[in-house]
Amino acid sequence: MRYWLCKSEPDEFSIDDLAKKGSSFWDGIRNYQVRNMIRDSMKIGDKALFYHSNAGLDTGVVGEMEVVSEALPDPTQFDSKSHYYDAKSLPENPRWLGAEMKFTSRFSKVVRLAELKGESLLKASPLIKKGNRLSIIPLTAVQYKRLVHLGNK
DNA sequence: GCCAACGTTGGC
DNA sequence: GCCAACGTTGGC
Repeated sequence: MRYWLCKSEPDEFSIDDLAKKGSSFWDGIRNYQVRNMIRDSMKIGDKALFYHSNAGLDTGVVGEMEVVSEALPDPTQFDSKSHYYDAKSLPENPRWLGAEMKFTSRFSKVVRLAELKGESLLKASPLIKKGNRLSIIPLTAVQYKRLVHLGNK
């Protein structure tokens, strides 16, 4: 089983939105590196952390979810009204993928970015690297468990 | 709202 | 295949 961290701006889609819906298709991935990771490595049953980006002081990890589908074509790429529309992507050869994610739990507290930066386990992770472009970041089991621990302390 | 960092695009 | 211009991400 693999472990992931998925970023979303809470103004767009927050962990409360996910909790309300129960599960949701994780769309809007428009980075080839991320697409390749979810296509090649993400599997049903994998665990993922929900990260609120661009959230001021509350930027950080807020809860857990689970991957409940294979990587599937992201419908927003074919929707001309969508912010994520991609005119160059054809239905017979979809360029962008996403996956269905199921709510697991909300942390009792936000594990803030400032705290993440102080974690020696994350020293090498792109998560805390300036200028990193990945909206989905692979984590080790040890990193994942540490963050869950911090969030429920 | 600003801006640094970086990926993508397209002209050549 | 290079690289400048542009757009986006995301922290602050």
